[in-house]
Parts: sequence; structure tokens; C-alpha cells
Amino acid sequence: MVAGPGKRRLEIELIEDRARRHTTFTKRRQGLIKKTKVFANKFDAQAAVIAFSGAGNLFAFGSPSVESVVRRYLDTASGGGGAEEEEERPQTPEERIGAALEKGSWDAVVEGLGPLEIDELSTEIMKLRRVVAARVSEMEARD
Amino acid sequence: MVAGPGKRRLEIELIEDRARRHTTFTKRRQGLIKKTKVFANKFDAQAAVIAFSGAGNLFAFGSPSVESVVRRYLDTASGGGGAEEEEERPQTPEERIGAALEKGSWDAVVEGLGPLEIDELSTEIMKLRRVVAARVSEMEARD
DNA sequence: AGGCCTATATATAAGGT
DNA sequence: TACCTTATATATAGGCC
Repeated sequence: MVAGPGKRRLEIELIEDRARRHTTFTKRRQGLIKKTKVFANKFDAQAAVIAFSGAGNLFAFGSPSVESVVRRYLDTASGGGGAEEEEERPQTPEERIGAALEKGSWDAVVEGLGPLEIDELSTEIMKLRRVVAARVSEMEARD
Repeated sequence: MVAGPGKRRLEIELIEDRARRHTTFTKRRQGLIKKTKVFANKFDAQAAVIAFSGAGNLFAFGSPSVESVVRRYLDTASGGGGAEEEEERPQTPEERIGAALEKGSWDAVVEGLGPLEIDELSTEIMKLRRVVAARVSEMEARD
């Protein structure tokens, strides 16, 4: 099927799939922001969510404002965290993987990592696998 | 009838009992973080939550890291606190890969690849998985 | 596109162990 | 304290306009 109705049909499918994905993304983004809003209200706490879509668009909400929460985070994060409550720790950037892809040495990358970072890396691997799998089936669908 | 998710109706908005308030705070904080985690995974997006308890303790989670998301936010936002519009956009060649890695979006990376490159990537992922698995069992052996 | 509507799935407040 | 259970509240995926 080089051209004609078949190709057209596939393109429509892709577009609709993308639209569906976008709809879901929007709903969940709204849900996430609502949760944050309620959370901040209920406990009179400062809270903020920041999200970037795959396309790079920014969505954020903060109480009293994203700016203030971010600022406070930057002030606090360096000094030291919570006293009696445990804190979710920051995670390792996935750029490691990109760099490693170019170098070709996984061993060197994994060697220095701690438990949390390993966990993070595992998560990223699973994400990458899903994305690759999706891409593969997408290409197979074209044949 | 306004009832809470629990077994009984919530009589008062502000929870007076300190211990119970703390319990609820913890649960909701975990829920919020989980939501953010799932959101980031499901859509291969960058996302972060930051929260300060009334006592001033910091709780935060970010994918791939709070730092990276905050940094990107500061780079992107001109100062807004609200949400903006989302529009999925088809993008171009492979020079995009570098930028995509910085954005932390695997989707964007895989998007431009051909069959051979996908295959190579799959192989690399498998290798990485093995290396990570080895590292994990290595660490578990120490306990 | 932007709202409703409705099964299902999750989240979660109390209470129990 | 920390986990488990249970009853109810919310959130959400898809339909259907």
C-alpha cells in the first residue's frame, strides 16, 4: 500500500490515537492540579505541581503561587530537609542514559549508582522500553 | 450529604486532632506523589510536586528529578502561575535527539528513529537491563 | 472542541490488629 | 507505630452528543 485509501485510513487512525492520548493527558493533568489545590487548602500548606508535556508545553499550579513555592524549595533544598517526616528524595537525571548510549559503556554508568538511583534508572528503562515497543508496533502497523 | 471517603461523615473541615491530621496529611501527600509519578510515566512527561507542611517540612518528588523540572520551569516560565495551552506538534529530524534528552522525553527521542536504529536501541536496552539487574543483586547480596 | 454521563478504578478516613 | 480492612468519595476512560 504505497498510496490511496489505505494510507489515508492509517493516518486517520494515528491522528485519532493522538487525539485520544491528548484527551487523557488533559484530564489527568486537571486531576493532578485539582489534587494539589485541595491538598494545599485542606492542610493550609504550600504546594505546587509543574508538568511538561512531551511536546514541551508547560502546565503548573501553585498555592499561593508556583513562583513562591519554587523559591522556597530552592532555599530549603540545599540546607537540609524534614526533621521528623521522611522526604522523597530527588532522583537521577536520565541524561545518563543518553550519554551512555553514545559511549556504549553501561557498566561505567551503573557502577557508581546507589539504590535510589538504580531504582530511578530501572524506571527509566521501563519507560524507554514501552516507548520503543510502541514505536515498533506503530511501524509494523504500516506494513 | 457530604461524606468523606472514610467510613463516616466528616464533621469538621479542619481536623482538630493533631495526630489524625498528620496521618491524613501523610496519606494525601503519598497519594499526590503517586499521582505525579504515574502521570509522568504514563505520558513520558516531566513532572514534579513540591509541598511544605505547616511545620515547614519539605516533601517533593520529580521525574526525572525535582531539580531538573524546577530548572526547566525557571527557564521556561516568564512568571505565570497558571496553566497554558497544550498542543501536540509533529517535530523534525534527529538533531532533535540531543534536545529531547535534555527534556527527558523518550517519546521525542524514539520518534525520529528508523527500523535499524530502533533495533539497535532495543539491543542496548536489553544490555542495560542486564547490567542494572546485576548491580541490584549485587547490592541485595550485602544485606 | 467542550461538556455531560456512567461504569470502573483509585484514593482514602476510620477503625481494627 | 505501622500495617490491614472496609465503606465511601473521587478520579477517570470512553461514549455520546
